[in-house]
Amino acid sequence: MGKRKRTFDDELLLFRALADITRLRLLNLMGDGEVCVCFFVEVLGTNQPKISRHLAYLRRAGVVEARRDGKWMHYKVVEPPDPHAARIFRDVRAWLKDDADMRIDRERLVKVCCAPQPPVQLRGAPRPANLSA
Amino acid sequence: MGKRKRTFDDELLLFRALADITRLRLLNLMGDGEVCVCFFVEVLGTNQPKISRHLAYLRRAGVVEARRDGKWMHYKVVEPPDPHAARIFRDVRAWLKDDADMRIDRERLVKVCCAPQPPVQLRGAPRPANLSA
DNA sequence: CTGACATATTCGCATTGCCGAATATGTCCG
DNA sequence: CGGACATATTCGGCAATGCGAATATGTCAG
Repeated sequence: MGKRKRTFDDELLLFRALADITRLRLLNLMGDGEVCVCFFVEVLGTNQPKISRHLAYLRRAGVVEARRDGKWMHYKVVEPPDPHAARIFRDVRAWLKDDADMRIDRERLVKVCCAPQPPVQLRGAPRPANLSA
Repeated sequence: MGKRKRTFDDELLLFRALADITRLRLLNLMGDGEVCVCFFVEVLGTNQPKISRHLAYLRRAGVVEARRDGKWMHYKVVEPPDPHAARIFRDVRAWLKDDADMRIDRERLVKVCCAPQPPVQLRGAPRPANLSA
């Protein structure tokens, strides 16, 4: 028979995915629906490869999914298949929603994409799902 | 004003504490009450400094507490003060309880400490709390 | 096809984390 | 005190992780 702890390996992947502030901030911004990568870059105020690397990490951990839309990529949260993992994941997101710093990030997302004169690099970028209406 | 993300630093500490299989196994064995370090060493089948290091990590993360009893140290789980963290932590422990491999560890703990001829290094060691009756 | 743009991946480096081995601390007993 | 025992900490090596810079991939417009 195989090595022990086979089953829990996937689950460790979840906790490791949550053990980084950048990834938590990304999950937070996706809390209300799909968000385009370019907004992550703008809101977190960091370089694009860093965002992309962390999104790839979250994708490998199975907690987000990507959708292509022309040049743009939209990311959204997906629940892990395991019921225990799903529950924990939902609690984590509720926690993010209550956190003061995370709220600031979400407000910045709204400000950045609804501004009358958005930053040059965001002209024509597709709005986050929850703000498109 | 200070650096951002001050509040969430503590919380990252929790996820990092959960992002290691040895620490999850330790938390699992403490699921039913206080356990003496010597049983951890025996059940996980590893060296003592490794166990001690991971227990220190869990202590720093605020999810376990230690109590001295003569030569022995007993560890038990404690809930994090933050309600969100506490909830997640409880869910994680429920998850451990359902996991097949974790169950094997718990059974091994019972076997090791209730055996008619316990291993030499466990003669006279204080029983885990849930088995002392 | 070519250039412009959005995103992803690779690379080299610094930091961090886990490990076993050795050693230190703390407690009991004689 | 000194030796035995349980546990904790330190140390050096090594693998994993995060980073910025450079580069690759993918898509569209012309």
